[in-house]
Amino acid sequence: MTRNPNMREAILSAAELLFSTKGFNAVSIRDIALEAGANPGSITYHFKSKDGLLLEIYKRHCGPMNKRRIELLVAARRVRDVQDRLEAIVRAYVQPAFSSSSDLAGGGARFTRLRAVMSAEGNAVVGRIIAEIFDDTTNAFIEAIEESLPHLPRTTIVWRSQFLLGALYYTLVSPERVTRLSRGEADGADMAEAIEQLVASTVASLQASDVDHLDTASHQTKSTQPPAKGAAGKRKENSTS
Amino acid sequence: MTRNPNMREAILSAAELLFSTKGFNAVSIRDIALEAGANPGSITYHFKSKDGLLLEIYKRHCGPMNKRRIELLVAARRVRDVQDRLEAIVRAYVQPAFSSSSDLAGGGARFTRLRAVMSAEGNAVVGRIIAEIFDDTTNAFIEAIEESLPHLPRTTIVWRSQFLLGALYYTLVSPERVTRLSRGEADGADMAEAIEQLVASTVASLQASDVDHLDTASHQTKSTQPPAKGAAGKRKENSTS
DNA sequence: GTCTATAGTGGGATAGAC
DNA sequence: GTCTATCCCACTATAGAC
Repeated sequence: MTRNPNMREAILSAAELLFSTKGFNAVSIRDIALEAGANPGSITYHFKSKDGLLLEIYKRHCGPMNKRRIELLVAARRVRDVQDRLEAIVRAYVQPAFSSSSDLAGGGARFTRLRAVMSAEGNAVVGRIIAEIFDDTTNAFIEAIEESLPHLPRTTIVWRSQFLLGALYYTLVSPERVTRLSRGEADGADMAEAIEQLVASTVASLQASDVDHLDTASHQTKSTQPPAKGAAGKRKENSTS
Repeated sequence: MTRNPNMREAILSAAELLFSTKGFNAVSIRDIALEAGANPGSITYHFKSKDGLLLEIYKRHCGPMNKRRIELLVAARRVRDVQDRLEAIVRAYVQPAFSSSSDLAGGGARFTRLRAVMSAEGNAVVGRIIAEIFDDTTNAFIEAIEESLPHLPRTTIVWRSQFLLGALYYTLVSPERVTRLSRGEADGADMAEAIEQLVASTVASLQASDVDHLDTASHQTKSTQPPAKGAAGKRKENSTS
């Protein structure tokens, strides 16, 4: 068999592909070796263990992606008009997640899908990485949004950034759902369209006024009834049945 | 050892808990048996296989949850004011996902987290169920939103419903991220707060005007350049609230 | 209906040839 | 640096005792 001069890269690429579509535990080292055209033994040679392989994938992508995000964020903060600036900030967060600036095979979308899967599985190896590597970048974005929307409490911005990341993840995880529900009129795998839709949706979400917190203690009303028609403000409903 | 008279229930509950936090493949039948206080053999007796167990969990929850959603949706459609109606519709979709009306142990949140994990892992058993059981309910919601926002194309509603589901999933999968990024000011595990934030965010998103599609052909994935400062670009002026 | 024992398979990781 | 061969363990599922 032809020896691949850069088998290490082939293994990384194959692992990314398989992990991001099937999850970590569903994929065996043998599966990865088969996909990469390598032998199982060479994987443990290069990465010592299956966990080590996953770690290497993260190290490979996190740097370039967040670097690109910060570059775009710096440019976005210089936009004068508030609405345009907000949109540029959100786009700076979203765009590198879909298509990495680095020339690594597969771009950013595959890695972002991998992140989505790992976070869903509660992967222990990844758990430590997240807080260390991503939070700095995320905080920079939250601060930029705070500057543009000074009336909005930080907690609300955090909630909406959570929804943004969840939407981003799910769009990459289940694009076929968009295609199916739209009866073929939209293509869930069209990433350019996904970015535009997601940016527009998020900017609108961020610009909404804060939710009311009329009272923090009284959970009297039964949660099963629809909100009153005149509803001036919204109250928390008891959801713990 | 004390024989549990309803071991079947204990197994289902234990499996739900473990699958929803660690994923399907990371959890062994032995793990479930240990958690439930049962023996591995009794699991295959009751559910025939690991897949059969997962299937049974879905059968157990899907019916009640979607029934509750439709009940709330019917009530929501009767709300007069458009803004209030939209909010009631979104709440009818979200609320049962967080707290099932049925008295099954653990409520709806655990099952919804399970759904999030399974969709991320691309689980084959679940894949078939989704389209059959959930799409009917989802279509009912999309139609209700279409009625309230007749100017918005169905495709855009589908995209925004995709973002809603993703946000919903991720909030249940990674609540600690909200707590961490808000520096303890918000509690990501506070489901009542999560519902309010999610509903407010989604209603604002839905009310935003549609994204512009100035040209349908030039959606290149390559556009890694930052948006122009003046933003003559690809967006309609949209006004929220 | 639940448990014990076990069959049969496939996993991760290792040692040493090339 | 890559491949072959192999060890040992954990897993799913089964058969039959109680």
